[in-house]
Amino acid sequence: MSMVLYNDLTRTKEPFVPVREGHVGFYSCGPTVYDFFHIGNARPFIVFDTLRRYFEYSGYEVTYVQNFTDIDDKMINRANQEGISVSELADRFIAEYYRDADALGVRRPTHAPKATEHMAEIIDLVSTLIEKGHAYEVNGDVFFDVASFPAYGVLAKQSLEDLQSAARTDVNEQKRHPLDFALWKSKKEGEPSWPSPWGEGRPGWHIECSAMSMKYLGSTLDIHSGGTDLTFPHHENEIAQAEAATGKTFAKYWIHNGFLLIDREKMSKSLGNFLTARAALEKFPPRAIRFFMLSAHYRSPINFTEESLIQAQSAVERLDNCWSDLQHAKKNPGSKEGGAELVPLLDGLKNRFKEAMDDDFNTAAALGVIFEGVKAINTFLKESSEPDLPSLERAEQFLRSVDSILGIIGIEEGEAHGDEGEIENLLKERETARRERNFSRSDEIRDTLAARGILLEDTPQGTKWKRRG
RNA sequence: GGCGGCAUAGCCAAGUGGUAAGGCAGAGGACUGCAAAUCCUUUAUCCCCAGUUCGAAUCUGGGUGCCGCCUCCA
Repeated sequence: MSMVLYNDLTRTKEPFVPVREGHVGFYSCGPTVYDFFHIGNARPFIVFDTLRRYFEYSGYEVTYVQNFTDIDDKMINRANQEGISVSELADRFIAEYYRDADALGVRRPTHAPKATEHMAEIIDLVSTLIEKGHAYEVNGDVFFDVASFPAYGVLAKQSLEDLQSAARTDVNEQKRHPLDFALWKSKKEGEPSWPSPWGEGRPGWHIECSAMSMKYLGSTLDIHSGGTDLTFPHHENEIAQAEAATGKTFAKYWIHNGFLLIDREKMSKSLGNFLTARAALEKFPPRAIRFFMLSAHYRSPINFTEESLIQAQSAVERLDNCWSDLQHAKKNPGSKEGGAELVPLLDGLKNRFKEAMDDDFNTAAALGVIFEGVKAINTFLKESSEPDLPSLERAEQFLRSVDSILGIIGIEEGEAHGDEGEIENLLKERETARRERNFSRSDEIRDTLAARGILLEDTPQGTKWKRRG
């Protein structure tokens, strides 16, 4: 069973066959670091990181590259507003990016290149395009000559004529064709600039991704991903630049995530429904946000609402309960082989999990499989009065393994608050009270702990406690 | 105008020809001193119309509604 991915280039699902066996070269368009990233940006970060993890889980070595756009109009404008340099702005929001992305469980990429640190590669690529007759210079600006690249429109699935007729008025008289786009922009007063054969200036937006992705991944990438809105023109232009320069296929698979809406509307500052990931993290647990992002197929639009997130939070709690019940049972395992049915069942579910993930990364279906496993484990825990350690460990392994990809179960949490001893003492006191049927005292202790966010559950194997999410 | 997507229970969401996964919420029951957790039971004429087929949520045609890209944007 191998992976099948929906390729936007062909608009069909295709078997995934990497350029180099056992290896995946994966480039994902990263943030422009002029502000905190918003909850819509968080979707590709989470989703494509998860896809990367799944490739690794499946045995591939993955080189995962996600860039930082640290020079463009937005960067310059914001830096001017703040009265700081563009590089200071970039440093600040790269740090903020990592703070939020780390909190969301997004693993760091293999490489996180910045445009400003790759001027040599960018200038090389532009020079090559000029030499090959695919670009032209006008007064210090360099444009890509769209008409020189017959395949222009492969991703958009539209002809140059169709694209042109739809294009809104473009007033740039310097361009030969309205769809020609800037590879290099000549310096304007007060802007950061770099020397080049065409004078001082800075790169256009699209060129950095082509230059950096090929530097780290070679001239043919396996996968190039980004939000669906990047399909045109950004990715179309990347293909044109890269392929015109190298004559080779730039990326074998183009994948795009669907939009995230807020209350059924596109997020925008003017509508007032703009939500940063930072703000979302203050309101909802990170794993609930991850669960939400993975609960629908990555290509479908999803609607971020308070209710959806509360639902996701409850679902994650069910997962956590299963995990902590398992830990509790492990403290005092029995010897009966209660897992005679559980173990093969989990093996089957593991396979179904893989099948779902292999089928165009169907995380929603995969989650369904996990919950079937959760139910089976819960039933085992309930029905087997003496759950045996091997079965418990097998169940734990199942959860651990799927969670190494999805990152939604509270496996590593609940460590050291320093008050564990005190809690244990209170539990002992409560146990005594209960034995003496002094329920007012036992309930009092439970309430006191609850007020501190510590929840108690009385089980046949003793009282277990946990902290609230 | 061009390109494309979506419409499945109160809510979220899988499912591309053989009579509907999973989650959340609700109802009833079991367990419990009471809770909590857990388990059992329960809740869908798959947007409409027509067609193809022995058989369609799934294919075809036509509607209706919503959304995205074509302009910086994940």
